[in-house]
Amino acid sequence: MPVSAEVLDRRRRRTREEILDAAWALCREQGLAGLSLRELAGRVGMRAPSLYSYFESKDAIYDAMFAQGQHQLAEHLAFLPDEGITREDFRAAARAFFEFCVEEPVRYHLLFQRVVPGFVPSEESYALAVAHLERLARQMASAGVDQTRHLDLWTAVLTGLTDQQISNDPGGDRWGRLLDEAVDLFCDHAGVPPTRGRKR
Amino acid sequence: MPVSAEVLDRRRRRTREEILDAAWALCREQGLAGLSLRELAGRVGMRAPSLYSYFESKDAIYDAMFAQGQHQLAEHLAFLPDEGITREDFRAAARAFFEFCVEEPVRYHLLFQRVVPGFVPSEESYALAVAHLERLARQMASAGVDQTRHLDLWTAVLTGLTDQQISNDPGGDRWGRLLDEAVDLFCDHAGVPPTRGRKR
DNA sequence: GTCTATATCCAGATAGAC
DNA sequence: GTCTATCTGGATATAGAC
Repeated sequence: MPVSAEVLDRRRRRTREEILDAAWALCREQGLAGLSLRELAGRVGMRAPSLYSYFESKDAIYDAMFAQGQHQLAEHLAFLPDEGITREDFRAAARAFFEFCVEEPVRYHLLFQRVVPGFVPSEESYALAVAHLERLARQMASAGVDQTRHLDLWTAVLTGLTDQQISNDPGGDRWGRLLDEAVDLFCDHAGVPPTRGRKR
Repeated sequence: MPVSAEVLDRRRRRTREEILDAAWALCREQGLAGLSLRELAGRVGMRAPSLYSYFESKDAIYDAMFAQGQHQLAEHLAFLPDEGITREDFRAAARAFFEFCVEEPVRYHLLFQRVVPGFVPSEESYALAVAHLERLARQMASAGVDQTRHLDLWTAVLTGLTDQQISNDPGGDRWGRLLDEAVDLFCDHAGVPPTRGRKR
């Protein structure tokens, strides 16, 4: 009976998600490296070995979290147009990325820093990150910014502001308030024209 | 006899340094979190408990390494003048910092990222980091760059380039070659005049 | 100071009954 | 799928003999 099989799959998927939610919560409290299978199992009313029915290893859990985070990032940036990017779009993109990271520092560490001891994302998960970078390159090219140099400068400035904010002023706005200034600086340099009729 | 006491102190200090050297080597191979006291002791011809004659805990070892790194950074940047900083000095400072970090990524992670599980530098060690930032602020002020905004932008851009280099192109030059460009951009923005008669 | 022996605690992962 | 029981291996740290 295919129907019952589907129901089982759904249950299974829901349990997986429940486990991942608990994993995020645990990491939020104890840091990324503080994820313990025993503790995680306890949070979802299981014993540790039962987790292996849903994930084949601890790294597989990290990998699923990594993939989740990448999908969330894609959603968070989905509102941006694929072509015809303006300076306003650059500002919005910067702020969206920044807020996405600051909102959940643990996710930032998992996605963009190498902070988990031996964890390396699977090829499948890593491809999501690559896709995001490729989209960014296409968007920038559509605004006339087509040099690797400029793309690299962009990522460096953005992650620099983000990292300083998270590391040295968590919960504050010391680097966040520099975003527009930095974006304008970059746009002037890269030749993205100011938005017409907009004062700032 | 004070002389023999001094000799003993010297031996002790030398052994401490030997242990720290081995700790750096170990971290270089296995990552910062991969520092194991058993393994460390083995490298210096001891058993693990003997280390406790030299350091009162594992965190004390991290702390000593942290302090070493901060002193090395100070030395590495000592050549910069304290006042009358020019644009050339900004370039040199950026390159010196960048090279210092790239040269030993593990040191970078210990000093500037929060990557060791529960480690927090002691007040004494942390004061070294604060002193470095204060010196930077004074140097910048002497060049007319006296706003926190600009100082923060500087640290963000520098750490951003550095972090991207270490994380995404280790051993390469993809972000390193953007240093001068970024420094000029910053200097133009912050009002540091171009060096007279120097073309670029 | 250095050692052996040990305490204490934790981890991820597997075997096999139910 | 879930459990108990266990394997295997690691960790930091301490006690106490020498």
